[in-house]
Amino acid sequence: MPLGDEEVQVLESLSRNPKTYAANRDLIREGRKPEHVFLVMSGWAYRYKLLPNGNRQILAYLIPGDLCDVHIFLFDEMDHSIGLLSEAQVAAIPSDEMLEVMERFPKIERALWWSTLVDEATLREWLLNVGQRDAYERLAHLFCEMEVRMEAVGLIKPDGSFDFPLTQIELADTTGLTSVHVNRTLQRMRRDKLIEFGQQRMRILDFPGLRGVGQFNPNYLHVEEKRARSRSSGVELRV
Amino acid sequence: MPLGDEEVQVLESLSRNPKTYAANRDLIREGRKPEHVFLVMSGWAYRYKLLPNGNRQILAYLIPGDLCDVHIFLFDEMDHSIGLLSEAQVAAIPSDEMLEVMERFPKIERALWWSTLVDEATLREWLLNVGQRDAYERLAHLFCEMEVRMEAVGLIKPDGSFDFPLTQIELADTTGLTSVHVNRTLQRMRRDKLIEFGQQRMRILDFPGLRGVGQFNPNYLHVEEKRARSRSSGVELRV
DNA sequence: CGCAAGTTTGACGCTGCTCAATCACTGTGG
DNA sequence: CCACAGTGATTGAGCAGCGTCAAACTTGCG
Repeated sequence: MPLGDEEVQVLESLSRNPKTYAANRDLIREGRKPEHVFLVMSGWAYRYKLLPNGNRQILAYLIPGDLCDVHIFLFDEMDHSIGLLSEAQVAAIPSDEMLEVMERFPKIERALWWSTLVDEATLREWLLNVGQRDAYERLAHLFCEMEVRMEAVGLIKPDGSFDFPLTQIELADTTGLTSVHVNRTLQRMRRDKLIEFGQQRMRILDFPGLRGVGQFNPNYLHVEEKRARSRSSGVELRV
Repeated sequence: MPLGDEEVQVLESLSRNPKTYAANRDLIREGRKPEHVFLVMSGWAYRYKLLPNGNRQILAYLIPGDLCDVHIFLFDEMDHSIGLLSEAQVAAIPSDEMLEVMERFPKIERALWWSTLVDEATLREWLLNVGQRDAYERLAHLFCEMEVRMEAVGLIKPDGSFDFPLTQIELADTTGLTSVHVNRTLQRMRRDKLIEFGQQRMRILDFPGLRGVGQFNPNYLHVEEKRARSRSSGVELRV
């Protein structure tokens, strides 16, 4: 969204002291009181919930530029956890500092709410994905989404591949399948020449094909609108 | 959330002219530009998405007191539709009027954001539900949630039953099952003396039992927190 | 070199889907 | 007042997508 110089400076100062966290660490757990807003500067994080029987549902992926829980401090406790998939640089911004900035800079506040609404829209799309599509379609849809999001933050390599540090277990817990079935489905997708995937990298070989399989329509990410708005000012907050 | 007299008045004036809509009508469709915020005053509405093959995923239920899309006017177009399950009284508040109120009454704005965050938390729980639980558990969880929400707005009848205008088809489209399987699962649930359900009414006969089956933990609805906060002022906005 | 984590494979079975028919309820018009 | 239609609930038979279990294989790494 369009932001002025001053706002950009404020944002940069907030993210001035990122810390490096090891992979597989949790940033915050369900039931705890949220006291920081986390900004992912590099690496991948993910939201998840655990069931008593140990089942895990992954609820969202957070890639560089994404903020975790901008407003969650309105709540007394987290209703889900956030973990790291890879080593990551993360800036932890104290809630009160965040609140102050939001009060002083309405444009920033609005940009942050925008990102919350996009998160919500993405959750709706994921629910549709898991509820109504079969295994092959679910994975196709997920890969299309991640492609578009990585593209939006400029993280696609020249060869068209991008970092994708998920195991097949994480793919399974994202799509509501088992890792065994994910494995077989991936094999089919490779046979069909839609993707190359392995060693923490993903390369989509046939985006139109994959998009068709996953019935992927990026409208829910609302990225074109955002683009259109920021073209007018030239400055963009990537959230 | 705690609100002053003035705020309560403003809210009442916003909802002064509700219109009555027929069942099965859509309030707004995917792709259209949102121009109103809808406040459901009586009856049930639901958010949904359609797939090209006709599959429908229901994403949320809106019961009396719920607001649709408080902030959705930040987006250029709807990424989902909202329909009505029953005849309903709905107040349509123009977006600009809503914006104005939010600017003049920060407490109202905050209360509205609260409700958006609860919507998002509920979506996360639904994704967990559909992704990780079996048919019996999914339905149990859904029924527990609706019980708690109806209770929170005082819509449980003295006999413990509440309005529940869903067909088995809607239950199927909510839980990612088929109506045939929902039917058989409901029969088991009735045999197990957990619920009575029919004629648009639901009565939970054994809440502890149902809660156990559905592994239902209402933390994601964040209702206790809200309660605790409003006790201090005595006035509550039900969103 | 050897462990740990992740991937792959096979055999088998169950949950939940498909198709299709029948039944029950409600509102309608003659 | 009743036949009729439409919508939703119920039932049955057959089947397939995906899960379970378990073992083997591959890769990264200390």
